[in-house]
Amino acid sequence: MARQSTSERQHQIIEATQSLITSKGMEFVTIDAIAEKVGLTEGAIYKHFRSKRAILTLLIDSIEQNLMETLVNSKQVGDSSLDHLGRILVAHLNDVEDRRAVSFIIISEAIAFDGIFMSDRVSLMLNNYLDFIKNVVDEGIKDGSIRPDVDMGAAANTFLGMIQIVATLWSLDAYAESFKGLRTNMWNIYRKGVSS
Amino acid sequence: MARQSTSERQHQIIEATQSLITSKGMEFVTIDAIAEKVGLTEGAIYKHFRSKRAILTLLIDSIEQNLMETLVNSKQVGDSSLDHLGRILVAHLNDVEDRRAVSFIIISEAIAFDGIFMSDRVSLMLNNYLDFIKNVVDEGIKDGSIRPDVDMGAAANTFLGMIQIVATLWSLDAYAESFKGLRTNMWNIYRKGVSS
DNA sequence: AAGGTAAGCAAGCGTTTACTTGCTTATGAG
DNA sequence: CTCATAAGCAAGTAAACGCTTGCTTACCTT
Repeated sequence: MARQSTSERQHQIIEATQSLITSKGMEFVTIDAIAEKVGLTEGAIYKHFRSKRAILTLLIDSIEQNLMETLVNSKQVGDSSLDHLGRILVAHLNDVEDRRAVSFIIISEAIAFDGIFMSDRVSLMLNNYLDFIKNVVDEGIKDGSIRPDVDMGAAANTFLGMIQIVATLWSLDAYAESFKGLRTNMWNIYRKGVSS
Repeated sequence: MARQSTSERQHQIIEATQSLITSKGMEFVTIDAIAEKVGLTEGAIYKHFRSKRAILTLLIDSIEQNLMETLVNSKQVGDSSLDHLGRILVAHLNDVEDRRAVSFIIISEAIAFDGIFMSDRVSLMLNNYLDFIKNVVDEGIKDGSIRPDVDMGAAANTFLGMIQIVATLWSLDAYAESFKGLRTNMWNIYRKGVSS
């Protein structure tokens, strides 16, 4: 109804897109569905984005930005690097559980597999994430909280793997509840696996 | 060209489908593409399957069967349960590396997230897998190779997570090589995490 | 108040996709 | 050999989807 500026509409559009992916799945993400969710017609979407691909690209940018903020903000004073890893895990699994975001990793995969050929972009984002974790692990080795023989790449992969599998199973409704215990228990295994 | 029986054609069709998923991605899996790969026309496919869904259902059945065979066959005499886990991990990561199958988990996700249905079936398969691993962990606790305070569910999840993340990154071409070291190093972390 | 800019709509275009239909022809059992 | 069965093809259908076009109308600047 009311006219709104492109920057506002862009924001609404990527929010609607994210919501559609997490609630219905990638196959329901059509321009028409997005438009309906925002309260516009199909054609109007193209006043604000050149293409569907452009929408997904901006969505990934937005997800990556939130992700990196989560990573940086989760560090608390007095934390060892190992503690930091634990907080990151909790933060991500909370996101999954809150269903607020169904996790960056599900959306990433959905987009990567969808066919609009965004896999390079998604791959870049995951590697940025892994680099960050590798860095934390490296610092953990230096501050003595992580064993020096732990391989940084392997530690980062295993860490992301824990998040991914929980997000995947969650999104498949494989879980109903029994989630809090799992979070603690997975962290116990990982901590034992890398701590000195 | 030559006429063939439905049971043979069904086999060819699911092989072609699997090949298309792993080589091109789910968006290229159309009845037409499958037909071309088998050497038939679109209409002929429907002499052997009622619907596309029926093809994907049989494909998942076939994947699950292979998967469970891998799980059972990887156990060797004299292995502790922890050793068994290590062999399963190697077997799966070899599958990924060989590019022969791009791993069951990638295909599962592709199918589950692609479209109209199937997530229940994929969810069932992953839960069967997790139950198997839980069982091995349970035996490991009994035979003393795994710490008794390890949570079976968490151990199984973490295990599958390692496979999933490697398969995902591989399928996104995030890796070029540096694979063998990763396998060993991830296993070292996991083993340390759960062994007594 | 005037006028240009850009947000919005309704309709449609071209393509793709899963699936159907009507017919032909190869094959194997009796 | 006969003939019913079923494998196969060519063509078509209806729906969905990304995107475009032609026009209208709301808003901001001056």
